[in-house]
Amino acid sequence: MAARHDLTRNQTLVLDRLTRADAPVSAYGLLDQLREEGLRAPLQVYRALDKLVELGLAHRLESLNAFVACAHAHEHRADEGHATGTTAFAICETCGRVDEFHDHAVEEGLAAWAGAAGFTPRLTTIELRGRCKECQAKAA
Amino acid sequence: MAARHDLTRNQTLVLDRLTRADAPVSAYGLLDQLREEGLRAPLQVYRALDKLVELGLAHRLESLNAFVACAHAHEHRADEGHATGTTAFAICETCGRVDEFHDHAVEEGLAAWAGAAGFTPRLTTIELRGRCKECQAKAA
DNA sequence: AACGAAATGTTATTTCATTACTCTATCGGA
DNA sequence: TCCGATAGAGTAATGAAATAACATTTCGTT
Repeated sequence: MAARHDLTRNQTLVLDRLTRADAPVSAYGLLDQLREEGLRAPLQVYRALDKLVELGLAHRLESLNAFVACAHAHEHRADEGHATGTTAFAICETCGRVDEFHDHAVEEGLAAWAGAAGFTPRLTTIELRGRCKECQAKAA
Repeated sequence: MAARHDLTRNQTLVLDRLTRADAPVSAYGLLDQLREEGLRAPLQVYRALDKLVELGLAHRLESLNAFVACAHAHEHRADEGHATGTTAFAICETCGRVDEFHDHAVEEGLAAWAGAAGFTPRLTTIELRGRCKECQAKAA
């Protein structure tokens, strides 16, 4: 199973940029940053992103059409299965920062609803957009 | 406060199409359907959609970049404030149908997390993509 | 060396969304 | 009645996000 050390060049470049960023970055934003490294086409970035998301090293934020590095990437290892459960995101619309979290009650609630409805989830998106604690304080 | 009967022509056209559709429709999909009614530009559709979403008569599905009519639109009245709480969506990737639901446990869970983190949500997106009961049965 | 799988690179195209500008109708004051 | 604010409408152009199609390269395995 692929671990961080056997990412390809493009995948590494993309992940590095995501990791350094302190806010979500769009595929085209990444491309712009990586032109100096020789990348030219959107597809090069999208392919790397697909792989990173598949490996659980990055997440796609559907409500922004942008990507972030997984906050728990350090937990990933070659010898373990990855990312437990559903990940939720709190996105600050003021400073851009994203907080990644898991909430048992939320997961249970959704699982219970799905069970009752006979719905089999494949992929779950939970995104809160609003204002983080710090920005809230500053705005007051 | 605006109620259904004072929607404008464009808003009515768009809402009608959304209501008749049995799956989410993109803005451009709506535009194609409405060319015969005289609409020509994306903006005409996007403006109508913005208003309908603002009124709670339609929802945007972030993970599909598409729109659906609100399943509870009949509950909307001129004299009442609208749509309580957070709406979640279960989207069948096989047949396209969307099931709109509210779950108290999920809302509570998110509210509790937000409270603890000091995060103030403005807009919450919850979308499950997977397979509905019927499609599950057929596929078996 | 030969093979196959995965990743790459490039061009073109499609799909989704917004900016900028103009025009018109309506409605509530002054 | 006139004024001006607001909201909706129409058009053109552009920007941003994502994919299709096709040719080539890299690299571990047999």
